[in-house]
Amino acid sequence: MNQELCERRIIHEDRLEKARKLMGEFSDIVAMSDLFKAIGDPGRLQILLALDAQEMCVCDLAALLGVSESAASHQIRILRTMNLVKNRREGQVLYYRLVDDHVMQLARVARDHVAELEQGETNG
Amino acid sequence: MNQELCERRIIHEDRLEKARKLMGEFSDIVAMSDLFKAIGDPGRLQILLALDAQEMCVCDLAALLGVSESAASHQIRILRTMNLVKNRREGQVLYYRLVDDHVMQLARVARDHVAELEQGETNG
DNA sequence: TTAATATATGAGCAGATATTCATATAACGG
DNA sequence: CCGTTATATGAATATCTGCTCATATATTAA
Repeated sequence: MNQELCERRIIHEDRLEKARKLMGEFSDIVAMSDLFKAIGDPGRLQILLALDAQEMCVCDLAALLGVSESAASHQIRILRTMNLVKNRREGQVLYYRLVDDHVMQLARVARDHVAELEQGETNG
Repeated sequence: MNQELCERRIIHEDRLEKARKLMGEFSDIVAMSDLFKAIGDPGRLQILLALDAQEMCVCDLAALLGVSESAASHQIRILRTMNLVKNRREGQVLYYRLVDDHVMQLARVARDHVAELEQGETNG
């Protein structure tokens, strides 16, 4: 409790201003971080990657992840809530697919980042 | 539509195979989801966006987020561990900056995704 | 050396999250 | 109608995360 907000220590007021201005270009930061949080789970990411270029049902995805169908369904619900996947019913089966290509774009950038780090580690 | 041998229900064995093959292109899924998880927090994302095109110190970032410097430092440590930011010491002050452009690439895709969703909501 | 500044870090706790279990819903077959 | 299949969902629980607080480290100044 040393410092209140009003007597906060600020070294570079100009950089704070610039940061706030930069922030303006990304108005909904919470929505963006929610998107990343949704992808920030190995199981959910695996589901999304599996749905690249094909539809899959819940039981297939559960088998792929090696978890219960209930657990898979809970995870898929989060992806659905975040508008990352949508489904299509065919009889008793719900087929899930990606809403758009954004997830795969994100995945490719993440893959490159990880690959460069591993590259750097083996070299350095 | 083939039922599978060992207890588990699998409707589309061919799609599972295809998914496993797709997965091969993204070998380190855990590392990728860890990256997304690191960005999947409003505070950490805000820090990263603030560091686009400028260096900032911990106390500035704490002021920007409106949190304690300890809290900011903890968050920055996660970003450092994930190789998203690095620092440069100048006297007593540590200046943080982005390691590369990947984070901003991710942010731009996420911004587009969020914007398209909001667009769809106002239209539909 | 002592004091002050800037930041890092460990412990402990409150809140968030993921899984399991049980139950609910929706479609189909008899 | 009833039973089965495929999936959804709420509650309970175990785990994880982020914060605060206290303390440690590193640099500079006196």
